[in-house]
Parts: sequence; structure tokens; C-alpha cells
Amino acid sequence: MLRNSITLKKIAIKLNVSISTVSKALKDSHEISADTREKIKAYARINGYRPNSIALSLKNQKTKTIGIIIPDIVNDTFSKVIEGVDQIAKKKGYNIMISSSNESLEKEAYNLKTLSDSQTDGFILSLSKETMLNKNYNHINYTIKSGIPIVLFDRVSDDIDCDKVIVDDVKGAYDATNLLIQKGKKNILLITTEDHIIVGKLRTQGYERALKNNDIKLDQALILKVDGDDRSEKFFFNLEKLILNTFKNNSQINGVFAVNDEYAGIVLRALKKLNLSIPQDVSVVCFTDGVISRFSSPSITAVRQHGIEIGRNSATKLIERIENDDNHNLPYRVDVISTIIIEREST
Amino acid sequence: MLRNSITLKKIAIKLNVSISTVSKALKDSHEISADTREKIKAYARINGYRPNSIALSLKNQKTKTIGIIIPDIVNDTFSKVIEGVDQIAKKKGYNIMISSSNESLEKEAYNLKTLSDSQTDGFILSLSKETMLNKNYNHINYTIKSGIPIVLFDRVSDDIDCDKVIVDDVKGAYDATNLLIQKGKKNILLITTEDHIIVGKLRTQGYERALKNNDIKLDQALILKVDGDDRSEKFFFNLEKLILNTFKNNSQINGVFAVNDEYAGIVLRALKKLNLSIPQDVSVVCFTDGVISRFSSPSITAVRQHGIEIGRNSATKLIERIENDDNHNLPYRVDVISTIIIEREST
DNA sequence: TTGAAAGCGCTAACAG
DNA sequence: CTGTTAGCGCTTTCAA
Repeated sequence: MLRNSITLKKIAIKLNVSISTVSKALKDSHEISADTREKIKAYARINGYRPNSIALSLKNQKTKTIGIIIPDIVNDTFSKVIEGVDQIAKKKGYNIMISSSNESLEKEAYNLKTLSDSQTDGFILSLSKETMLNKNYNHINYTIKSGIPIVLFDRVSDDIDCDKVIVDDVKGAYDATNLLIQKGKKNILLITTEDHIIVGKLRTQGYERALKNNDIKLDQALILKVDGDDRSEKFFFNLEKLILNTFKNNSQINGVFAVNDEYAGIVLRALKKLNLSIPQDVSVVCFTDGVISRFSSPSITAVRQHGIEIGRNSATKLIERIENDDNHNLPYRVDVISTIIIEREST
Repeated sequence: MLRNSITLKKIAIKLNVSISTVSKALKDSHEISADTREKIKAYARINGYRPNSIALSLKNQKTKTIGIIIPDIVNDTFSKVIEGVDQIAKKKGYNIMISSSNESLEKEAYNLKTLSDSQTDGFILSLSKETMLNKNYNHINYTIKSGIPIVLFDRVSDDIDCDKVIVDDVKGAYDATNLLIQKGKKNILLITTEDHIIVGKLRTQGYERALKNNDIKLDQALILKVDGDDRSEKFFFNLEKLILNTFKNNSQINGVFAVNDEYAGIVLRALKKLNLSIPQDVSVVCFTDGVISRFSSPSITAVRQHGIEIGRNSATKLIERIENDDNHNLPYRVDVISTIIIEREST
């Protein structure tokens, strides 16, 4: 009833050989006679011997686990990344430890520290909002300097020197806006976050660039910058009112680009109240191809970020660096995972 | 540039004392003179000494990490559970390792086995569909028997003897159906999964019970059992057609109960095509209070399962058992997390 | 008050 | 071909 613990030592005692003999036999060493080798292997098999991975970690000074620190676990995009990391990790014999920073700098630093205590060979991390706001990257840079590799994804910073996997937010937003324009919708409402949320800022840039390239004058009245940190019922309720008002004051609007699918969901709700039909009266596009875009009515044309691919790429890069002995000689790489637009009913 | 590794040994050498002295000093042992104690602690602090948790694990035979094995990472309900586990784990000094069974029995067993190799002190697990279909629980029972505690949540089985945290699916479905009836909707379409998906089966039971209690005759034509394993675009497309047909053949339908929010999303889409208004013509309720219920138009009345609470409860139970020396003497407990209905526009 | 030694489970260099 | 030893980093008993 006790924890199953058949060890080399126990096998050695039972079979009257030394521990190292058992160890070698189980690795098919030809130092050991075929006879004892088979005897030992048979005994081990029958008793379900499995090497103690903690002992191995201590010995090898590597744990074969990678840590993932993300701002939010309950989030379609991040879970897809985890999924991707999981796929590669499993294939390469790594396990993953996950913890959430909850958008807090303090928790992010704390998690990084505790998981660094020899528990993880490296990290895959996306910066919390607070971290970006404060531009405090000491904990990250310290970890890297102390020899533990980190791959940053999605929410990254130029002030951190390491491997990165990013989404081309500007281009994705550009494409999305452009699609609307191609469909003849030139008065496009942008719903975005304040600039300290980097991805919001970049997507705003993409929007602006698309307008410019098509010689459409930027109208500040058509740019709604909302508090990207707030996801309460109340916030979304107010957002809906804000959208309604904007439409009332700007009846020329015939397209909407939202920087995430939640905002787009609210847009649909507002348009319904305004009795505007989609996509005839107003077309809608959003960043983030999640469950909302897929299951809303009408379904929403969305910029897909390939979260799984981001995860797979990050994991591959990280493991490469972990297993490369002189990893600090490898130059850091930044990969851009390109987005694609999934067209749906809303355009 | 190498992995930061200030160890007891290094401190001991630097300070010309023995390793055990350092160890004791750092734990404030009064065996050690105030003098050396302070000297050692100061040196340790300055050099950022942090105990090697792998060494501790080996020594203590416990890792302070708990494993979570879930069928699907990209899933609102499961990620909420992870979130809850994370909250409790962090508080009690545990880390969590996550891996996905991908609804596969083989992967589930594999993950359980590899994580059991001294990497985790216990597991929190929800059965994969394949596991339930095959009713093969050997891997689980074996793990429990070998002394590693498991807490099963949501998708559980009577054939496994362990702590469990479940949702009262029957009652949740009963309440949901009942709500429709109270609103005067007595011809209720049920969209559910085949019976081998336990939660689908239980929710079907709740539906049936509610009808019975209200003296409403069960009409098999109003029960749509679909393939709960399929989540492809094509499947949802066909589901929509199926729903449309059902409405055409049964114009009396004035309520719908869907066993998850994805199905409910499709229902909304179908109703729109039929030009039926919600909730006036048809009211809709679903199980699973996820992002779809919140952000669709109209928003959908949903049965909330308190995923975070499930996670917190599971983690609490598991850690209790891990830290209780003679845990096999504790009787197994089954906790039922009750659901509540979040009323929204669809009713 | 301090230190030596054994042990957690395993590997690997070295000795027989 | 097999065994001894040392060591990974730490705790803890026992001896000094």
C-alpha cells in the first residue's frame, strides 16, 4: 500500500549483485554478462521498475521540465499555446509546469523565482500587463543571466534579450482593416485598448496604416480606446453603451475592427439593438479567432494567431537551447508567426 | 553566466565551517552560536542562497507538486479548474504540472505513469472520453493502490475508489429545464450527447425528471442526441441543419435546453435563420457558463458549474491527503459542487 | 557549539 | 565481468 518504490538498491539486494551492476544491466551495458543482464532485466520488468526521476534530476542537474508562466490560464489564446508546448514537450520527454501570473508583476517574479529553484530547465513566458506597464524586467533578466533560458511569446519586450515568438500584430490588424476596405467599408470604427497594452497599440498601428495606405483620413472619433484591464460585466455593459453612442453620432460607420473577440461580441450586441444588419449595413472583423468568433451569430471574421503554433515554436526553441551545451553562444532568434484571416459571416 | 548555484557546500567552504553547520544555521537552529548563525545567514542572503528543491524532494520523498491530467487544455471549464487548483496550490507551496490526455486512454495512462515517477505527490484528474467508453480504469486504480492519492473531478466513475468532486449535473439540468417550464415554455427541445458521455447522460436525466415532475409528456422527437466527440466545423454545420429541421417538424417548440454552450450557440444561429425571436418565441438555456453564453447576442441563460471552486476543492482535498501521514485511513469523500443558474437575455 | 557520516536513488570513473 | 567509491544537495543523528 505504500508508494511503489522498487529501486536499484532493492533489486541489487534481492539478486545479490551490486547497485552499479543493476544500473548497467538495465542500460544494456555489454560490460555485464548476458546472463546476469537478463536476470536483472527480467526481475526489473516483473516488478515494474521505473527510474526515480528526482534522483536523475539531481544527478544530471536537469529536470526535463519546462515552466510556463502566463498572465491568465482561463484564456483561449494562452491555452492554445500551452497545448502546443505540451505537444512538443511530450515528444521530447519533457514535462510542463504551469503557473499563472494573474497579470501581476509580483506573482510573475515569484513564480519565476520558485520554479527556478532547480525545478525547471527553462521557461516559456508571456509578460503580465503590470510588468509591461512598469517596464520592470529585472526578474526576467536575472533569470536569463543566471543561465536559465527563457523564450518570450506574444507579450514581449525589447528590453529583454532572449528568444522570442511573436505575432505580427501590426500586419494582422492591417490585413483585417484592409479586408473591410476591400469590401467597400471605409468608415471603420476601431475598438482597441490603451497603448500600454502593447498588442493593443500594435493593432491600432495596423489599423492606422491600412487607412493611410488607402488614402482614408483618420478620424479620431472612430477610435475607441478602452481600459484593456477591465473584463467585468459592468465594463462590457458600458462598452456597449459607448458603442451605441458612437454609432448614433457617426451614422456613416459601416465597418468595425475590434482588437479582440470579446469586444467584437459586444459590437454584435450593439448592432442588433441598432437594427443594423451584418454584414450589409456594417461589417465586423476582429483579432483573436476564439470560441466567440466561431459560435456567435453571425459568426465573426477573425484574425487567427495560431496559438498552437506559437506554443510549438516556443517549445522547440527552448528545448534546443536547453540541450545545446553552450547555449549562450547561440544568437537569440525572434520568430514571427504570421496570422491569417478566417472569413466568416460578419463580412 | 552559469546556472546560479550557491549551495550549502559552497557556503561552508567559503566560511570555513561544515555543511551541517550551514544547514542548521539557515534554519535558525539554536545549536549554532548566534555569531556563526548570523555570519552564515548574512552570507547566504547576500549571495541569494535558495535551497535546491530537487535535493529536498529526494531527501523528503515528496516533491510538493501535484499533477493535473485533463482531457483538453483548450476548454473553458477545465481551465477554470486549473485556475482554482493553482490558487490553492500556490498558497500551500505546491506547484502544478499539467498534461493533457487529449481524450485518449493511452495518453492518460502514459501521463499518469510518467508523472508518477516521483515527480508528483498526487493527482487531480478528469477522465478522458475514451477511458469512460472503455471503462478501463486499471491505470488509475494501480496508481492509487501504489500509494499516490488521486482526486477525480467532473468526469468520474463509480469503479474508482477515491476522493471525488462532482457537479450535480442532474440537478443543474433539472433546474435549467424547470426554469423554462416556469416561464411557460413546455415544449422543450433537448440537445444532448450520446449516453456514453456521462455528463450528457446525467443532464438528459435532469431534463426528463423536470418534465415528469411537471406532468409534461416526454416526446422523443424533441431529444437530439449528437456525437459528443465531434467538434469539427462540419459537425456544427450539420447540427445547425438538424436543429432547423427539428423546428420545422415541431413548430410547437418554445424552449431549448442545450447541454453545453457550444450547442446553444448553434441554436441561436438556427433560430435567427428561422426568424424566431428570443426569448419571446423560444427561450434558451444551456449548461456551462462560458464565454459563449456571456458574449452571444442575446446572452444565454446558463448553468454555472463553478469551475474554480471545483479546482479549489479538489486541490484542498488532495493536499490534505498528501500531508496526512496515514492517508489511506481517511475515508474517501465525494463533494458535490452545486450549480447556479445565471439568468440572461435568452429567457 | 560544531562536525562527521549516512542516506535519499542514481550514474560513472575506476579498481579489481 | 563485477564491485567500490564518490558525488549530485540536503537533512539529521550521533559523536566530539
